[in-house]
Amino acid sequence: MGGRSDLAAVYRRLRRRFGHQGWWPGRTRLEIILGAILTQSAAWTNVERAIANLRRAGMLRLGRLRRASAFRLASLVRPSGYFRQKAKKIRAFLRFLEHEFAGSLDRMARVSAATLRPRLLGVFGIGPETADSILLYAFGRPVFVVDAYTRRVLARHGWLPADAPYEDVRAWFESRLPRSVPLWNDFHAQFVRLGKDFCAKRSPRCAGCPLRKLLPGGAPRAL
DNA sequence: CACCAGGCAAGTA
DNA sequence: TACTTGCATGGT
Repeated sequence: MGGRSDLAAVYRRLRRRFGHQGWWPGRTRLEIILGAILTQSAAWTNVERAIANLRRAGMLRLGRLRRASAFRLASLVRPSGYFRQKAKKIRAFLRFLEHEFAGSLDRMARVSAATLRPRLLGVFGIGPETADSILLYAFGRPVFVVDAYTRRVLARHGWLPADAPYEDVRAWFESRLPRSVPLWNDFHAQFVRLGKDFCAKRSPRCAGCPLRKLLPGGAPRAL
């Protein structure tokens, strides 16, 4: 079970149903990185409010962002929740960028994913999903992003246990798919779309799920 | 009212 | 190492 072609079929099914998702929903690398931090355990609509605040304040530029106080930053990102923590996380990333890459995202972009990933994980507030979102969506590196929706969909269909370690799930995808950045980009986005539309925690609308009878586990099971 | 949303760090034993 | 708890807003 779970040969290389199975996952490709899953992607084709989602892609046909939902269309290309056009991720990341943000333009510049900085905006993507900030979004990756702000979306931690938060509804994306709230992240949009926080980013709109930052944009209105001219804070989507590194020069302005660096000068902002922790209090100012926290007040702007407030709608995304955990706002004091997230302000601290953004500042930690900015310090990292300053000290390791002379404050230049272009310079950071030149480093290989293999060396950049562990360094990102060393930054306060950046865990595996945030690091991988930055690598894939801000820097176009071949890294498969695993999030809560991904795990829930897989668990509901009996493909992987819900508590499988992050790295195991990531390796599971990466070893079963062709190494393609555009594919991994849109595949993750499709999982989020599927999760929002059909795999909610409270009321999973499994009836219309595009993956029903496609995954080896058959019909979705309860968690 | 309770529960949830594109996690992560810090505390405890 | 393996659990548990704190962080916090806005929508359902």
